Amino acid sequence: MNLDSLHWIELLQTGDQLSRPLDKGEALFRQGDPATCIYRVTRGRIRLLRHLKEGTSVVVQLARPGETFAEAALFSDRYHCEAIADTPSAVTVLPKTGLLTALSADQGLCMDFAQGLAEQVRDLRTRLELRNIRSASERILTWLRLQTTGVPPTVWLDRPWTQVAPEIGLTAEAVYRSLAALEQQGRIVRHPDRVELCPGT
Amino acid sequence: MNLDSLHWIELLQTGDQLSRPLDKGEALFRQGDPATCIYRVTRGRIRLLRHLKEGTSVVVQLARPGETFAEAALFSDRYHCEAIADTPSAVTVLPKTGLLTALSADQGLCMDFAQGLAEQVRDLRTRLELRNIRSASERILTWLRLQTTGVPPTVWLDRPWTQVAPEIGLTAEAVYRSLAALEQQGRIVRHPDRVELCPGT
DNA sequence: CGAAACGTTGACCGTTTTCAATTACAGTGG
DNA sequence: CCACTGTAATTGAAAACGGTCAACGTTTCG
Repeated sequence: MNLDSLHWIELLQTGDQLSRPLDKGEALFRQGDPATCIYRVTRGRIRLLRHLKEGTSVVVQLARPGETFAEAALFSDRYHCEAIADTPSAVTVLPKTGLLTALSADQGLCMDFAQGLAEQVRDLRTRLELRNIRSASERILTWLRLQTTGVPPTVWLDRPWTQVAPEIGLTAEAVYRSLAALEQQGRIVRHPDRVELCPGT
Repeated sequence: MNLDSLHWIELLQTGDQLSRPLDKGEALFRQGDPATCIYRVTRGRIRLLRHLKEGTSVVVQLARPGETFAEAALFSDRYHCEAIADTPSAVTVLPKTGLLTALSADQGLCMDFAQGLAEQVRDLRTRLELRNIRSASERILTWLRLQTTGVPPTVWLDRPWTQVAPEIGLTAEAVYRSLAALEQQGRIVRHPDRVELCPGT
């Protein structure tokens, strides 16, 4: 969904960039910490969690290599969510102060930054749409359609279904059952590492 | 949620701004139309719908006075959703071309624009969080908390519950039942035009 | 090799959806 | 001024669906 071959971050002088490795489970920042930096994933996967007052927490973003996160921190004093390394990871650290001056100085960079945000808006709206689909099977099918590449339409799985399930608002069990049903109906074909969508679904 | 007293749009010279009135139900643009403008609501309410392939459609945004929409059109050839006037409305029309040159010329404006997008990202993430709350009552309660203003915490209703219900991913019936239950439990107090939250919920 | 996570399936339960019926209310036109 | 119409609000009953709990085989990784 984020195929920016020329990302705005890459236009910044390398001097401002710091790489930070993260162990699996390590926290990059916690909800409420002073917002000092924004980030880009270079390796692994960063899980952004937002904690609600009731003690529940929500996956707010799953940042994968090439994706940026915590952009909103630029305009905020505190982080509004928590960042945890999902797997051994590494992130590029962009200090707020330097970034703000760089964006002010270069309007082209600022436009690229805005475009990245606009794309995130679209992505989030898509995820929101997905949640409006009540049926577990249809929701998964729609999710698969969105993830599809190539012909035959194929979804390559780079993480277990147990990780996907909460992202699309279902339990792992519901996902397994729906996948089994979809396959039995001949609407999908499952392989260990991928799913193929059958035509006419 | 969008209390920008000094909105970036207002910083544009008035010459670029056109006002367009819309009857109830009138379409501003359709999904797939060439993306030529972005908009700001000045009166009424604009409903942004996204149509899925299956024939279902989803409310993607409910733009109210002061809010902008279709910002992503700036970087896209086509509109990705449909804009329908929910009530008799009026919008400020911002032609893409003029806006792009204005943003390129004024980096401060561009930063404000980016900030607006970052706020939208946060808003969308909040809506996404809400959907992760399974219980209808808790979901509504959390939604109410997010809408709350003043003391005692009060939510002013400017539209019927039948409109709110799909926005938060519930049927109208479920909303009515939950509201009745919440009131019976003494967690909220309902009035014709508003809801008050009781302390300690 | 062993532990932890993943994948899978069954049974049961609770909640929401769905369908249906009724009341209330605002706007419309005769 | 009042039927008439459409929408909102409300409640009931039943059905459907996903969640939860549980058990177990499999895979992965240290």
